[in-house]
Amino acid sequence: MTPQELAAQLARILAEILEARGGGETVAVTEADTAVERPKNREHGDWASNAAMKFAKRVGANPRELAQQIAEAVAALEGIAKAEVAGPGFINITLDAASAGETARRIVEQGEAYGRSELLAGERINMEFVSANPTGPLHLGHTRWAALGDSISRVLRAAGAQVTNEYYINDAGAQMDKFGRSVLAAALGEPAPEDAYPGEYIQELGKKALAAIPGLPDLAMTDRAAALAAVQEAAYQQQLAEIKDSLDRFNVHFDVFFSERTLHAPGPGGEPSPIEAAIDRLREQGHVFEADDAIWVRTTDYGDDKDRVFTRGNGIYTYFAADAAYYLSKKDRGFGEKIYLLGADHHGYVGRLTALAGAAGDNTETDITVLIGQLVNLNGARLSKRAGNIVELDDLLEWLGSDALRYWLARYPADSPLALDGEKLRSRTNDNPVFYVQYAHARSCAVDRNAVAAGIDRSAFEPALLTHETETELLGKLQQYPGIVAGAAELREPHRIARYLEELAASFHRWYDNCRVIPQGDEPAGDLHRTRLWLNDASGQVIRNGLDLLGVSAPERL
RNA sequence: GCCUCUGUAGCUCAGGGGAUAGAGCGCCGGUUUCCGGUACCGUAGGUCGGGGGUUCGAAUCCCUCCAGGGGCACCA
Repeated sequence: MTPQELAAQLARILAEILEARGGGETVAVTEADTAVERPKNREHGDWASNAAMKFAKRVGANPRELAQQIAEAVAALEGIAKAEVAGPGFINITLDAASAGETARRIVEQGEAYGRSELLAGERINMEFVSANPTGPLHLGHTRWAALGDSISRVLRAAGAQVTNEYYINDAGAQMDKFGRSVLAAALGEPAPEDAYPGEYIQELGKKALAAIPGLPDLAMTDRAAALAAVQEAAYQQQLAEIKDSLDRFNVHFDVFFSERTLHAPGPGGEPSPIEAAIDRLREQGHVFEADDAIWVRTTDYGDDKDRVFTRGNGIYTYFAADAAYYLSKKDRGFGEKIYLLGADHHGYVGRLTALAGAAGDNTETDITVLIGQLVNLNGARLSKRAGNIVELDDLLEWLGSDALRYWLARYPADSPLALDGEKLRSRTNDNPVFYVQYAHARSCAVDRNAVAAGIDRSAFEPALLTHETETELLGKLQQYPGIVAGAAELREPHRIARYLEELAASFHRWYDNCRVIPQGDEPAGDLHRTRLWLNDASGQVIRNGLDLLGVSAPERL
């Protein structure tokens, strides 16, 4: 029996009791109200509920007395060994071994599906993250969002949502022009312009542009503007391709790369550009006004701290105007919730983006979510462009590997600042959690291999035999997994998966140390060994499922 | 100045109002001739930044103060 099933039973029982006490008046009780917890103390049973304390006041009852009534009904359920009242009104529930052990078979049978749910079924979610300018390689500053965003997306999908991963390419505007001039100068061997992008990669892009565009030096002499345009475009495509390659190596996959340029471009028949159309739509809604020779949007109507401009004095659209058109594009493409994953250096955007959703006629509570993540540093050094000590994602992948990097970046809440220690990520002992978890998986695979050789198979399953303390503990952990995934999806916190996997791996190692699957010495193989093989395989399966949600591999050997 | 995040063991950090606040590392001490010891077990280590409040119950929610990170563009 899983904790969710237990919670559902509890909710039913509690509702009946409250109805009887209230003279037939129904009281709504949800599974969330009766969610059970794994007590820290083993003497408090397998699962504990505080539902009696929560509801006692509401119905004017004595908590312990109400708990007692619930406990008696729970104890009568099939699969329950005992249910006791403790402390101020906790209900401590112990499953019988067979009921608890049944989980092992269920996990093996469900395989990859174990942990998936329909919690968010029917929801269409747009998940935008990374969105780094295509003017240079991805670096550590982007990696946290890449790892986190992709994992959130995987977790949401596991909860049944339909998610589109989207990367917004800032391929319009001054930064691109600067990028083009930088690469052109590099291609022609000219000194770098005053404000040029620094970095060796500019030289590389210059060489590639020179090779790709025949007669570039001549063209630059006769028509500088044409040469610049050609180089800029070639370098942009090259850089974007390299970014995609890096993300691919990082096991991060986008469904849509959305070009900002398309928002500025008029339609084929001269129709207004998406930006113009967006401004018109917002104007029709009464959110747009003109002042000081500029077009404004009244975001203060939706809680922003100041109104924002759509056009600069020179008539050019601001970045925010493109944001507005982009938001409307997402809305028009049928997405309900739009999630933005931004770095803490962009937290000032939360107010205006949220207001934009409101102005677009969306619900600012449910249709937009802006997740703000704190910044990362590695070995004590902040890795920012400004400081000049960029560490490129490709270098990090080569040094640390995708698995270690993804795992470490995903194992902390987004709002917690993160300090990575490069040596720790490389270590192959249990001070490196990714290794510890992967080792548990590899170990379960080793047991499988040995079981085959020893003639142990899954032809018998007697869950009532799984009575060792470490087996009860391991089964409890395995039962928690679906709830962990659901919670991670609801809260958009994939680090819960990582923390859970570390606990699961610890339970697995402890069990392995105490309970043998392969008989020792002359001991004959029995149903206990065969049943334990199910438990071993179930553990490996859950670790595999969990690591997949983090985009981390589960090798069979290390 | 305003907004925002953070403050928990020596270090890096978990902890969705519940029972005696946890993990890893580090320190000290142990363990199975045999399924991978890359593991497991144990000891020590805490004014949960300070102070108020809400609650039967607060590391958790609210207020305030202190300290640190980030942000406050007709830039992108």
